Amino acid sequence: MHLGIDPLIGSNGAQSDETKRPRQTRRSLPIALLRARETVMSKFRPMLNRHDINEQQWRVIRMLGEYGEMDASQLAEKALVLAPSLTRMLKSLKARKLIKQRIDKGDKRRSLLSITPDAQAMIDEITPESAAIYAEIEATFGKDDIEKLLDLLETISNI
Amino acid sequence: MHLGIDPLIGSNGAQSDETKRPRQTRRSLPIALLRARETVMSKFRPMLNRHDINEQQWRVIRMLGEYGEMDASQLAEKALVLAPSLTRMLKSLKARKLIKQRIDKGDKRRSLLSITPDAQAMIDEITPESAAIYAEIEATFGKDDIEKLLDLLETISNI
DNA sequence: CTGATATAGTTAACATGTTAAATAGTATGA
DNA sequence: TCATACTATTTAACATGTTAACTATATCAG
Repeated sequence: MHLGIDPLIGSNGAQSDETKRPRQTRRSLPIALLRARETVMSKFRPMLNRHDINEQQWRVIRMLGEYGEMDASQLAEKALVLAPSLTRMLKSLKARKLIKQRIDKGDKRRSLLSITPDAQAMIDEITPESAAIYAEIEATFGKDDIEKLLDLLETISNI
Repeated sequence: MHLGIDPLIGSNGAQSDETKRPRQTRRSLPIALLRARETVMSKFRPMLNRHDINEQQWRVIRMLGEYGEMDASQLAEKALVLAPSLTRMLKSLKARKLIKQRIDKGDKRRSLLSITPDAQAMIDEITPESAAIYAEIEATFGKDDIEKLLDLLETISNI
């Protein structure tokens, strides 16, 4: 892979000062999380693409499907997209008649968002395909390890 | 949080068919990975921003620092950025004199990339700050759980 | 009531993510 | 050796990520 001789690789001896060298990327939590996410998403992405939807749009629609109508701030937080991204996404999702938007009577700053029947139909189509992919991952990785992993991820997300 | 009554939430009863409803987002692996990543990165991002660098640039520089000179494809794979993103990033990183690029003599399609002394100096500055943040996370989350998490993430990344 | 302050959402500007296509160099086999 | 296929990188086009600034509405102290 690489030809340069790197003293960090393969050296298991004690380090003079752990804080002076970058943590090896193999044991870096942010990188490990990103890599795992990439591996997992690569299983789902082609399926979502066939439904003309991307990962972020799917999260937005799912959250509205699961929790029902909510305002933009709540939706952004739940779907893990930033508010400016959500603003842009809503334009195309409304144009595609997947999401409805209405102003909150009591607080005119807020807009309340919900899915359309079309989006519900899309959820109904995607759900079994997604479940099949998930089952495949569980079969390879082991259901117990997935549960353990989910528990650890949930814990660290609440730090 | 949400006012709508959702039959999925709080219902622990058996489901008629697991594949017909979307997996609850709380137990969705892609979402859990993303959420955990966001939580962890929110600890590091402000520090990186103070050094006028973003997450992706830091990954690129770190990888070159850890593994030494390599070509663009290898770098993109290791740093988890797509090739087109790397192409764009190289423009600014070269302009900032953080990265050097030279053509591979034996294969003129390839470009070989390496860090400059300036980038090494930046690594030396960031490393202890990053280690401090990491130590804080370990103190909160527990070193053992982090190791367990890293092991599981590494396993699932090799599926 | 009113001016200061806070909040929800949008816009702007620039960066990366994603896919497809283009470019240029390399390998291969008749 | 030459047409062909393959590989590395770049470009293009559109989407989201990120931070800061802006607009409109709401809240609250005096």
